[in-house]
Amino acid sequence: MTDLRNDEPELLTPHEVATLFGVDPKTVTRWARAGRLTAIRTLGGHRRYVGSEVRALIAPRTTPRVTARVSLGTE
Amino acid sequence: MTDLRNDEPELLTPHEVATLFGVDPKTVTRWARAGRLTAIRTLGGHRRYVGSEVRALIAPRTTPRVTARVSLGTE
DNA sequence: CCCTAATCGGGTAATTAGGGAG
DNA sequence: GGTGTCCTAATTACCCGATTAG
Repeated sequence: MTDLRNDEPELLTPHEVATLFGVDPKTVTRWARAGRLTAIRTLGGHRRYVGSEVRALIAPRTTPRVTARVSLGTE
Repeated sequence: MTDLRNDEPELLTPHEVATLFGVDPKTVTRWARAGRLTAIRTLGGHRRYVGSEVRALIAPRTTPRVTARVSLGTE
């Protein structure tokens, strides 16, 4: 990681993406077919997905479990 | 693959969570809508719930006294 | 070269989301 | 106020055999 010029994106296998989303690898393939995911094809026809793209789509919807009430709010 | 870093949360389907709680999947959906459960959305709109979160809420561990009434109703 | 696991395809059942009424 | 059931449309999961990845 000491390489500042790393143009190579982190590529994930369908199985990896499926695990991240909690779905079946086939479903990930369906998303790629629908154009919802950027897919890179290997010479054999298998798909590889960009890690940054996938992680951004997972939507960090972490519940705002009331950490600290921001004051000065009209509550 | 000595993968010691297993950050991937175990994601459960609505049916799984409903079975664990003994309620209907619809009710689980309502909980997610109310923000009482952390939900990850698939690209198709389906929800996946974090296993650790769910298991923590079920709390098979006899909590010290006070069955903990998880209030947090401080809205 | 052979091997195991994963991913291609397509097709069909099961599940889920959403709203509405009891 | 919260929950279970009914409906339709959309999405997802599992089945097969063949090919690719490593």
